[in-house]
Amino acid sequence: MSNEAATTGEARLPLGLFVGIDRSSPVPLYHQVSERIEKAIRDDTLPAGSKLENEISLGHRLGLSRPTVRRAIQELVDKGLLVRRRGVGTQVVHGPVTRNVELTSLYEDLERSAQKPTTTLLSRRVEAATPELAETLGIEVGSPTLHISRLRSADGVPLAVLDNVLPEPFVELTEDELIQHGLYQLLRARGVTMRIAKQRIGARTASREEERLLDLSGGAAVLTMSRVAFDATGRAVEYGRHCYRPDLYTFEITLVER
Amino acid sequence: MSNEAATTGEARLPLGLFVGIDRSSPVPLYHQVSERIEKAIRDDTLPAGSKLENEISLGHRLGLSRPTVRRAIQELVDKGLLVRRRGVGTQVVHGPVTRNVELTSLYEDLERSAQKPTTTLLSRRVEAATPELAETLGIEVGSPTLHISRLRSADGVPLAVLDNVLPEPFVELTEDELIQHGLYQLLRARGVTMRIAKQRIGARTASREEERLLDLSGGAAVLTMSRVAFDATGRAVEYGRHCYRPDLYTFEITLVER
DNA sequence: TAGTGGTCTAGACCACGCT
DNA sequence: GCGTGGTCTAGACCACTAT
Repeated sequence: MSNEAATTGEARLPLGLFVGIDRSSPVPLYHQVSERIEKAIRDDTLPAGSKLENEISLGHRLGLSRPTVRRAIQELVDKGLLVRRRGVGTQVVHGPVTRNVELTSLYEDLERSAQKPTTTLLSRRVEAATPELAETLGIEVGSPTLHISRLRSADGVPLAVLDNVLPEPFVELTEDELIQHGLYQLLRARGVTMRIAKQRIGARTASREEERLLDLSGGAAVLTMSRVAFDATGRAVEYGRHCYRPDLYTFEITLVER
Repeated sequence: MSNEAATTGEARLPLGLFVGIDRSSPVPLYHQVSERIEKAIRDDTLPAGSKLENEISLGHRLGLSRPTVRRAIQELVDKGLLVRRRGVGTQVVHGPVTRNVELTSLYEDLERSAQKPTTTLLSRRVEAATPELAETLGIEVGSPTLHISRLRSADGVPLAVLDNVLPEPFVELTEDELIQHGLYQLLRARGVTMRIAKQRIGARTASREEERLLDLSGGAAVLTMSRVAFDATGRAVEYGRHCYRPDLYTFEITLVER
């Protein structure tokens, strides 16, 4: 008998698809390795249920230390693509491989899925922060904040109403900028890197105004998301209250138990 | 000038609140450390914006290696409680500290928030898997599956309609069990540990039946969640399609950019 | 008993942000 | 230039699973 497929998977060595790993690249070794394994999984080169080589042996063959290989594998475990079991090994997860919700904006989500996002600016005004808003954003009561309301469409179809508030450093964002680009693009261009976002997802019945904007008929449901986003220094940079047409937008999340 | 508060935070050494760290405990050192730091943050012993001691020095004082301390800190960065910046240091995040969505069931969420969950079993039947269902769960077409529909209430108020499908090993779950316990409790009691869940969150208008069950008036919105959960071996153990009263339930999520 | 992942150590060098 | 976190190494021992 050859060593063909066991019941669930086969202990097969991933081949030399690790060519081109570059020690002098700015991208970390563990990430280069993890990228290549992820590609193999999405290729079906590593089919669902198949077993990976063990960490030490793989590290040895790649000329990498065990912690480095381990970290590469951990990245994919955290993404929900691999499962590790002590005393057994590492396997490709069963079930369809999906992508996770990331710290991105709707604008970028749309661009990535090859839809053409457009923005209508419904309003733009500068207001003094109320006590609640100051609490949410961690700023002084009464300090200037930029309130914007936008309608976001994809391929010409209205998709979401986006209300956002931004603290002082960003009040000078112009109407043109807000129409031409996504909010996160504009912030990034100003040197802001988003690090943490706290979101709350819910639902409710659409208001008259939302029905009109989103081209919904009477009493329709909308999906809502409110979010506070923080930059690398831990300071709040954005507060948003969005509502989406539920037939055109959903949130996808992968949870992994550590 | 004393070394009192700088602009944003103070470089202060966390004290010996690390007493009781137990090297022989089955709980890893990095987790024991991370628990204590998390407690200090939630206590406000470490206020928002305050700076942590650097990794090497902290490790030295605790008698731990740098990788161990680093991993402890990383846990809290992943939870969104700390922010690290190269060349600067580690700080407690600004903004309210919240808890994250975890891989738990509604039943456990309710118990944790000290509400009393009750279950009404609406239906329970065993059916052969359709091709779509077989695809979703990664099982054979035509193999037996348990379909259950439940109404979940909290403190007597109807909260959600839960439709679930379970594969072969669980078809023998009885009506009594399903009424008395949460689904995840029952699975855990059968030796199943959930590892990965893929969720899709959306919204829609409630059906007549859902309005009646959830005590909603005409044309109300519901929050929907469908989920496939996998165990440690990567096999699907549950498929669920749930709908929630949006005035009583929302999803909270913390996203962290790595 | 053999093999796996889980944890931990004690170093090293580098990239980056601040002063 | 100095201090920080970011990466990487080469070992070690342990806990768990399968046979």
